[in-house]
Amino acid sequence: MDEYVDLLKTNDLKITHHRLAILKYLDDHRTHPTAEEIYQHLKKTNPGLSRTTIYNNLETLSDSHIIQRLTICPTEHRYDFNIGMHHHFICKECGDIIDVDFQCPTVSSIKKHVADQGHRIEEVHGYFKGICKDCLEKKRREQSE
Amino acid sequence: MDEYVDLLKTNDLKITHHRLAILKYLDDHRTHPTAEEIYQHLKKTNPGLSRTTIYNNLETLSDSHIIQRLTICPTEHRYDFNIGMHHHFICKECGDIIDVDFQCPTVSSIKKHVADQGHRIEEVHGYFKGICKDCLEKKRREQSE
DNA sequence: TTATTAAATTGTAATGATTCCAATTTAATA
DNA sequence: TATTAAATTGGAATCATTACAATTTAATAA
Repeated sequence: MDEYVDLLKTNDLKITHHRLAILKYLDDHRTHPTAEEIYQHLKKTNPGLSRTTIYNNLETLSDSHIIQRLTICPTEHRYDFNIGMHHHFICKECGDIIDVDFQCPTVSSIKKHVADQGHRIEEVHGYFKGICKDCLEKKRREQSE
Repeated sequence: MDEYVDLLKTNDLKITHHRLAILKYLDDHRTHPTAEEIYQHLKKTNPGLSRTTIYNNLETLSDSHIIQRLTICPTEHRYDFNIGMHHHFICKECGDIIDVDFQCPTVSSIKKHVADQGHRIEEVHGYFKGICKDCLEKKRREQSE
């Protein structure tokens, strides 16, 4: 838990119960949850919790680059405790977002290309859209019935 | 204009005035417009046009892969006439989306890696977030005042 | 420990993109 | 020209997110 305290301190953010709880939840659930999922979970042990607090803090934590906001989902934002550069796969069927554990060696040269145009890069995102393994298998089972 | 007719015919979609107008607008405006921008423009020459028609057709055209929907913007969808694989740069300041003309040679091997996990890939997206050249210059000018 | 203050939290209301739906119109076909 | 499935329409509904003003609290200094 001290790890989260340090993260907040380093970024000059006040240590609040909610922030620690949000960080712990995201650290424990690497499924790229939505604000609503986080809210529903934390509300159980903290009935007075406001949805706005979740939104405020997810923004604050994202702005401080303690977590990262994924905007690859068409309907809602998703949040990731892992701020290291990594790609994602998003399933059009079930909406799951899966980490792609494959470093792209070309990124640095593309970044250089973009920077050479005069733009300042702050984030790099790569993702694939399609149908995940589980949903494909479910479909196959349904068809062979 | 026949080009657009062919696109629709090939995909077994009815040839309607609105669809042709949407395709022409997207072809002429490679700025990745929003549904609202397209609606506002086409309404000028077609007052009876409904916003829902724009939404319906953008979905239909995206589903048929005649155009592509970009979901990289946190607040709204953007649409691209260019369905060829290409990356984007999105400015956090002005919201502009700029094409990145740089083919990533690594894509095929990452795709293979993801496919080997059992997932089916249908779309590939890469984008950078940051501050564009124009906004950087504007900021510099403001600071030196 | 206590007082101070800027920041965090709260709940409600507002926003705004998108979708839903039922009625009407139209493009494609026979 | 008649038929019909698909497209269009407009208004209502949805739902994630934001705005806001009042209240509470974490951090700091006395």
